[in-house]
Amino acid sequence: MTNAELAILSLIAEKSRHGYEIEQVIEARGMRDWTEVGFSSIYYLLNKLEKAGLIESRLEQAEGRGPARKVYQITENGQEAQINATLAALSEPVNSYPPFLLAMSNLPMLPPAQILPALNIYRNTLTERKLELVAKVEQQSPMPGFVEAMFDYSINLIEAEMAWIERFITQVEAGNV
Amino acid sequence: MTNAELAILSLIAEKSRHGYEIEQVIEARGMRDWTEVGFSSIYYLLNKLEKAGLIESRLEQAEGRGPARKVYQITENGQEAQINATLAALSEPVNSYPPFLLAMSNLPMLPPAQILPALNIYRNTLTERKLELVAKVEQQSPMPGFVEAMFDYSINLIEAEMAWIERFITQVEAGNV
DNA sequence: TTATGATATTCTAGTACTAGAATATTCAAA
DNA sequence: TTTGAATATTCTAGTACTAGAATATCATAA
Repeated sequence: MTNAELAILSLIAEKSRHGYEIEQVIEARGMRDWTEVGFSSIYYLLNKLEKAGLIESRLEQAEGRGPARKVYQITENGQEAQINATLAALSEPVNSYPPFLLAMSNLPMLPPAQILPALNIYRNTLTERKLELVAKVEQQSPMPGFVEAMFDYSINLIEAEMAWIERFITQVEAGNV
Repeated sequence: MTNAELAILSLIAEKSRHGYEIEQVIEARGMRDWTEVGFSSIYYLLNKLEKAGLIESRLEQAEGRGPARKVYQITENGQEAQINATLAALSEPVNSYPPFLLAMSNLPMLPPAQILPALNIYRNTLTERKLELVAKVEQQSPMPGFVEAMFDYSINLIEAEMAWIERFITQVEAGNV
C-alpha cells in the first residue's frame, strides 16, 4: 500500500467520513507535515481503496447545505490491511534520495563562492523549519506520547542535518573539498 | 528539473555517453545509493533531456560488437541548467514523508506486543545499513573530500535515526505511549 | 426570487516514470 | 555457417498520482 493510501485508510478507520471531510481533517490537523495528499487526490484514492475492497460507501443526506455525501467506512479487509501496512512501515526503513545528496556529486565543478551561499540558505531554511516544529510542540502541548514522538523524530533528524551542514560549511570555507 | 534528470545530465556533463554506458556507470559507481534511476528509465530521460535542448546526440559505430550507439553530449543550455539545478538542490532542503512517520499515527490502535518487534526490525535494518556504508567508506578510502562528505551525510542521518529509535523503544517498553 | 457562497463530487488531460517485451547489430565459438 | 551471447535501442502498456475545470445541491441573504 502506498503512503497516500494508508493516510486515507487510517482516517476512515478512525471514523466514517466522506471525501470533503477528509480534506478538512487533513488540513485541520496539519497532517500535511507527514503526508502528501493533495485535495485532488483524495477522491482518486477513495475510489482506488473502494475497488480494492478496503472501504465501502453509502450515500447520506448533508446536514447543512450542499448535496448528498458519499460516506465511506472501513471493511474487515480494510482493517487487516491497515494493520499490516502500519507494521510494515514500522519495520522497514525506506531509502530516501534527497536531491541535495545528488547535487553534492556536482560540487567539484562549482567554485566555493557559489557553493557557500547555497549551503547557507539551506542551513537557514533548516533552522526555520526546526523552529516551526518546536513552536507547534509548545503550542499543542500537552499532546499524546506518540504525537510528541512524531515531532521529536522530525526535530531530531533536522538537528542532525544541521550539525552536519555546519561542519561541512566550515570544511568548504577551509577549502577542504 | 527532477532528481533523475539531474543524475543523467551530470553523467553526460562529465563525458559524452550513450544510454547503455550510463547504465553501466550508474551500476559501477554504486550511484543507486543516492539516485533512483532504473534501467528502463534511462532512455526515457535521455529523450526528455534532448527534447528540452539540454543534450544532443549523434550516431557512432560500436567499438566491439553490437549496433551503432546514440552518443549524447551536453549543450550550453544543458550546462547552465546543470549548474542551476545543482545550486537549487544545495540551497533547498526537501520535505520527506517517510511511511514510518505516518505509521506512527496509527500506534494507538496497536498493542505494544506488535509494535516492539516491528521497531526492533527497523532498528536492526538501520544498523546494517550503517555498517554497509561504513564498510564502503573504508574500502574506497582515500576518496575525494566531497565523496567522503556524501557518505558522512548519510551515516550521520542514520545514526540520528538510530539514537531516536533506541529512545522510543525504551519508551514503548515502559508503556509511555 | 434570484443569486451567491458553501458544500460536495466527477471528469478530462497531463506528468513522470517504470516494467518488460520486442527488435536490431555484431562478434566469436561450435 | 549458424547460433548464441553481448551490446544497444525502441515500443507498448501500465501505475500512481495531480492540476484544475466542470458540475451539482442546498441554505440564506439581498
